[in-house]
Amino acid sequence: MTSYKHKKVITIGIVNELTGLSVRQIRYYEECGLIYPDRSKNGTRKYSFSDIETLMNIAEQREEGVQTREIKHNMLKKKNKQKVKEEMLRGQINAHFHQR
Amino acid sequence: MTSYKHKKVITIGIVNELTGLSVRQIRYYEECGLIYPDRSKNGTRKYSFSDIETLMNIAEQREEGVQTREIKHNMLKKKNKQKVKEEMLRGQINAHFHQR
DNA sequence: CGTGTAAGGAATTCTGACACG
DNA sequence: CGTGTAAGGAATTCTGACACG
Repeated sequence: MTSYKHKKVITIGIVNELTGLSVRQIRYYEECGLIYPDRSKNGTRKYSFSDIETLMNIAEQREEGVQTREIKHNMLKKKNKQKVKEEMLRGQINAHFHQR
Repeated sequence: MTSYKHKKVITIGIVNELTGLSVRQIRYYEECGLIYPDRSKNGTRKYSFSDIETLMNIAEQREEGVQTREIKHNMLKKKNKQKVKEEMLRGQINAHFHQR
């Protein structure tokens, strides 16, 4: 779960190779709050596979002309939907254990 | 399967942080044929999470005084066992489909 | 707003080699 | 055999800024 997919171990050069996005773009999307890489001791950015997927998602939307501001909005909305889903599931489970 | 765990995307500096092995040691174990990192266009080594697990395994054995030569032997033996297992399984499946 | 680029500096990585043992 | 280290060079990464639009 918290394993490979979310471990921040990939440098920005590799992310560039993997996503095709320029280093400049990758840094800019961070500035916009779309991704949050970790940092090495020396300050080098480190990304996860999950970050890479997010970036490819961003790239698609950018190609359609969606602004970073909008993309961020979409991402938050998606996250909230996920949260609601989880709460409903929790409710279901609760109901199950308390049924009689 | 061929996804995150085996994708070669991690630079040697990060591998050093993750395993505690010195850069020199990591390169040396490659020289001995214990690991096979990819290379970027510029020649930089790239490792996978799988490689990192292998390296931690190597580190343990080295602490016990096992020589790299031996470690390689152990790794090949293990690989063969795995192969035999897979062949047996294939045999079982065959038998199943051809039973009457 | 989103991205390119030149600038200057710091840290990384690479290879082949010598050292010790 | 296994690992440290100094050597010299090439490529990466970082930040803040100017440019265009």
